[in-house]
Amino acid sequence: VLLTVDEGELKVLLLHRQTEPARNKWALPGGFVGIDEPLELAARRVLERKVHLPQLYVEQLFTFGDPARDPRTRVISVAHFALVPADVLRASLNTAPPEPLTLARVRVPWEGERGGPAAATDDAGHDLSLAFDHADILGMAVKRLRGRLRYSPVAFELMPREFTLRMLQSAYEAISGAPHNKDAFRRRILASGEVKATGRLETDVGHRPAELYRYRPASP
Amino acid sequence: VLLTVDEGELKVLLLHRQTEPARNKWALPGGFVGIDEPLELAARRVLERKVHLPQLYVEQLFTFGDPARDPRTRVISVAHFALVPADVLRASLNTAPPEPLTLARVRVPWEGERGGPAAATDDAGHDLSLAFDHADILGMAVKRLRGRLRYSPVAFELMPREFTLRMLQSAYEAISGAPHNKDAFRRRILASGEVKATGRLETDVGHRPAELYRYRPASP
DNA sequence: GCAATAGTGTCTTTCAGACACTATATC
DNA sequence: GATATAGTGTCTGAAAGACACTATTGC
Repeated sequence: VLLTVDEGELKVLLLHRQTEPARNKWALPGGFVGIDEPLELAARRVLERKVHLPQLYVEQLFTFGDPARDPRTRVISVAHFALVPADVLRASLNTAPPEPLTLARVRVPWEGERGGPAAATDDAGHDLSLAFDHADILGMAVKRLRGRLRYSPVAFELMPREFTLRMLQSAYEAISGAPHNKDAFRRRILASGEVKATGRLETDVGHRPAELYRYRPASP
Repeated sequence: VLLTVDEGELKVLLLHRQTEPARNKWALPGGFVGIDEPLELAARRVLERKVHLPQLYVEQLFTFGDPARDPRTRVISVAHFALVPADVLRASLNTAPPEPLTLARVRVPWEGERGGPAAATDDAGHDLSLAFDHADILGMAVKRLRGRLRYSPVAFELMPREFTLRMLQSAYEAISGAPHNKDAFRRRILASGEVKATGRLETDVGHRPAELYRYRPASP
C-alpha cells in the first residue's frame, strides 16, 4: 500500500488489472515472496518493479488470510505499507514504463482510528472498484498511518528534504482527516526537537514566505 | 503468545521442546494453519489444544518470515497474542493434561514502547532459553500490549469478572513496567465510563476493603 | 488501638485550543 | 497599499502528578 500526500490529499498507488480474476478492477501492487526472501524485501522489490524508488519507508501492516479472499486458491498476503514524498513519486512515475496505474485519492468513510474499509476515487470523486479485499487492506493502512501520526515521525517521510511547517501540518490534516490547531501544531513540532530550521525561506508564494525546515531524527 | 498478569507480574505460557530442533528450549505454542482455516482461528485452535480456554482475547501481532528463523526449512509464522485472566488460566492449567509447560515471568530489558527482544525467567529469576526467534516474538507482544494499554480497554481482559481498581492498576503497572499515579489512575478509569460499580466490597483483605467493579464496554 | 490500604479534596504543572496581534513576502 | 499567510504572545480549560487528609476493615 504505497501512500503519499499530494496536493493536500492522501493518495494511493493502484494498478489496473488486465486479467481475470477481478479484471478491470483496481488493485494494490503485489507479488509472491521468494523462497529465500525476507518479507519486507519482497514488498520493496514489488514496488521497485512498478515505480523505481530506492529508500522509501516500508512497514509491515497486517497479514490477510481469509480462505475466500482470492477465488482461485488460498492466498495469504503479508500486507505492507510504504510512504513516499509526492514530488519523488511523481518524478518516478514520469520515468516509469507506461503502465495502467494511477495515483488515486483515498476516501475514508470513518473517523479517527476506528478502522474499516476505505475507498479510492478518481479525480471526479467517483469510487474506483477495488479488487479482492483490497478495500479492507487500504482501510487498515489508513488506520495504521493515523495511529503512527501521533507517536512516530512518519509524516516526515512524506516531506521533501526542506519543507515549511504549514506543509507538514497539511500532511497531518490529510492523513488524520481533521483540521489541526495551527499554534498548537507549531509549538508541538518545534518542541519535539525533530525539525531543524535552515534559516532559508520559501520563495514565489505571493505572501509572507515561511521558513524552511529539515527533519532531524531525535537522538535517543 | 498467551500473556497474563499473575501476582502482579506479566507472565507468558511456554512449552518445553522435547524434540529437535531447539530441543530442551522453551517455545511459544504454535502450529500449522489448515488449508481452509482462517489465521485467527488457527491461533485459537492451537491454544485450545494446550489449555482449554474458550472466548479469550486474540489479536494478530506480526508475521515473522526471516528465511533463517527455522533451521529446517522456510517457515513463516503469523504470530498472534492472546490475553486471559490469571485465575481462568490457572484453573485451566490444573485440568489440562500434564504437559511440559510453564507460566514464566516476562523480563523486558527495554523501557516504554521502544521494542526489542524480551526474555522469560523461571521463579528464581534465571532466564529461560527460548527457541528460534521467540524472544523477538515475545518482545513484539509486550510492545504491542503496552501500546494498546493507553487507548484500548485490553487490561480488562486480564481481570476476573469483578475486580478492584487497585487490581486493575496493578495489571497496568505489570504491563507497562512502570508505577502509575494512584489518584490520576482512579480518576481516568472512572471518567472513562468503562467500569461500573457493583456496590459490593472485597472481603478478607486485612485492611479497608475496596469496592468491586465490572467492565462495561463504552457504547460507541 | 494499630496497621494497612481505600478513597477524596486541592494545589500545581503541563499542554492544547482559542484568539488577537504583528510581520513580511508578492502583486 | 492590498492581500494572504507566517509567526508570536497570552488567556483559558482539561487532565495528570503530588500531597495531604479522612475512612474502614482485620487483627
